[in-house]
Amino acid sequence: MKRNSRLSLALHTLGHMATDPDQSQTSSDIAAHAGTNPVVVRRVLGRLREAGLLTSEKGHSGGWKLAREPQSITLADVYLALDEQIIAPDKDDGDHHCSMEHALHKQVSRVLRDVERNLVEQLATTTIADVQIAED
Amino acid sequence: MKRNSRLSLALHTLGHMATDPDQSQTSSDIAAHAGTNPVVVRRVLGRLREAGLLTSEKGHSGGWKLAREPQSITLADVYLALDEQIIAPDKDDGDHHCSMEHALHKQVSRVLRDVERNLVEQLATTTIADVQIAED
DNA sequence: AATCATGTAACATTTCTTGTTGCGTTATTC
DNA sequence: GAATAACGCAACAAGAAATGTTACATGATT
Repeated sequence: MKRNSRLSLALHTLGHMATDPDQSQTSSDIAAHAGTNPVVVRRVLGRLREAGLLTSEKGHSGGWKLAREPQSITLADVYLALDEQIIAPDKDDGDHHCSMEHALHKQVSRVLRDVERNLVEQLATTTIADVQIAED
Repeated sequence: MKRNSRLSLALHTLGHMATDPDQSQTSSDIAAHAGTNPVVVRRVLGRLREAGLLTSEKGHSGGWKLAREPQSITLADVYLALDEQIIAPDKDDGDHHCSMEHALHKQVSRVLRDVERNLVEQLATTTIADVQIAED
């Protein structure tokens, strides 16, 4: 796999589950579908569980299931659960030579934060259920 | 420096230039301000030049300048010039076990492309001139 | 008790970004 | 026209981050 695969893996898995919400899937099954490793799957889905999007059961006939209705899980939920922070970092190290540099830095940071916030707002308008089935 | 620094470096540099569009700056100056290496600066700014946002002059008293008015350079121009593609990759390797997998993949790709497109549209609403001076 | 699944830690591998050095080219300055 | 100062570019080094892998503990079901 390659870059930015967490979001992709999460969306594929959730989309798959949305088509059959009562069936639980093991991390091995999911990994096989996604062409990756069960441990990697558990790492990513673990975050979604912490965010209350999935549940997991141990033991025989255990596995992963949606914790809520597909329609109530937005892409923003997923994005935030994965703590992606794609745009915004740009932290200030405070080591500025001129005061204008500092002011500029604040301005750039503000703009990037705005962009990030807008991105999340847009992500919130689409749910897992919308990803579910393609009729393209 | 850290991750995702290209966009940050580009915005800082362009914002700086926007305050004094006629003054040209060397990659060494810029690198010193940004706390990085002149070659790194040239790599990043080279892309902006290819996109027609900057010009560069060799030789004595050469350096970098804006190629256009600050008001005409949007964040989308910068983002696209850097070829960031933050959201969208998710290329299809065609190795799907079931046909539903393929359909799902297309759907996920479509959604991510939409998100990316919206991001660019939003970036287009802000210009370098808007980043120029902070009065916060 | 045996089996099957998650949870987690530790480590290896791979990939990506950034940093660095070196040298060629071009333009200016003296 | 020689020295200087800038970019252009390639090659390589270093570092960080993501992903892959192995191993084992824990818990639940059969």
